[in-house]
Amino acid sequence: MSFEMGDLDEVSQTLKLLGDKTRLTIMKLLEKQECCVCELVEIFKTSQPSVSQHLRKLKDAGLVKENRKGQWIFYSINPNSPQHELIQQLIAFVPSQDHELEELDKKGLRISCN
Amino acid sequence: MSFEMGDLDEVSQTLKLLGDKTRLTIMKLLEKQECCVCELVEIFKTSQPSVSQHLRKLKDAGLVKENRKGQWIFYSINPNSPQHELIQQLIAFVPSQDHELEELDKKGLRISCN
DNA sequence: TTATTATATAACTATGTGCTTATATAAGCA
DNA sequence: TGCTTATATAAGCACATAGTTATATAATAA
Repeated sequence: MSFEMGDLDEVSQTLKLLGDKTRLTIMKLLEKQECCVCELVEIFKTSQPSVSQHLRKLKDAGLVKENRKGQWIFYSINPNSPQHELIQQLIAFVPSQDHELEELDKKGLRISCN
Repeated sequence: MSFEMGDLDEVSQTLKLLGDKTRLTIMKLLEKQECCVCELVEIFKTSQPSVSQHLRKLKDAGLVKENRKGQWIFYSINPNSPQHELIQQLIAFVPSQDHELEELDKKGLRISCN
């Protein structure tokens, strides 16, 4: 077998987490590159606490990790999650969300720390 | 690409449906063979209405289909669902639930219509 | 026909979820 | 030191969800 067999509870918990359109889209966005909270707030046109709460659920489940850079906190996929392979396969079914990041670029709202 | 790209809403809706342990297990059981409601009631040790309501959600989403045989109604995976490929891939991560059906056999509770 | 078995549906309830507003924490800047 | 920006957390509310009990429908058997 090419992947670890998941535990039933862990698999259903992961599906429940990604059974939310916002969180599923976040994971798809992070597939390509890390994002900070304010970028996601802009993309989802929702409140900052709402985005933070979604990110916390993903982080509590170990699906993403955070990386502070100055005043910003960047989130990225955690490749060491036991659920990583499942997630990769799932988000392969989600259409690309790159246009959202391109929109941000056009508005000059991308955050870059080098 | 070896599969149809899903619509974002349809994918998240499917994940939400299978983000429930009972429904995820039902889909895993049906992967191997059709089951009738009373078998599932026995397996999940829950009420008959509870199982019926889970099955209705799966049927409303087009993930399963029903087939009446006399007084029993057998449910099976709907291979024509647009979500079929996604479902197949994700239930591959769920451990086999065959032991549940074997238990039923031992107790003489399997329903067979020939 | 009546009784029994299998399943579905409706109404209710308890719990969970996602959002909002308000506030706290933390980093950077004047 | 304030002031601003970015993020997190807490509390409250509206709505969704999964279970329960009671009842309806449908098939079968006596």
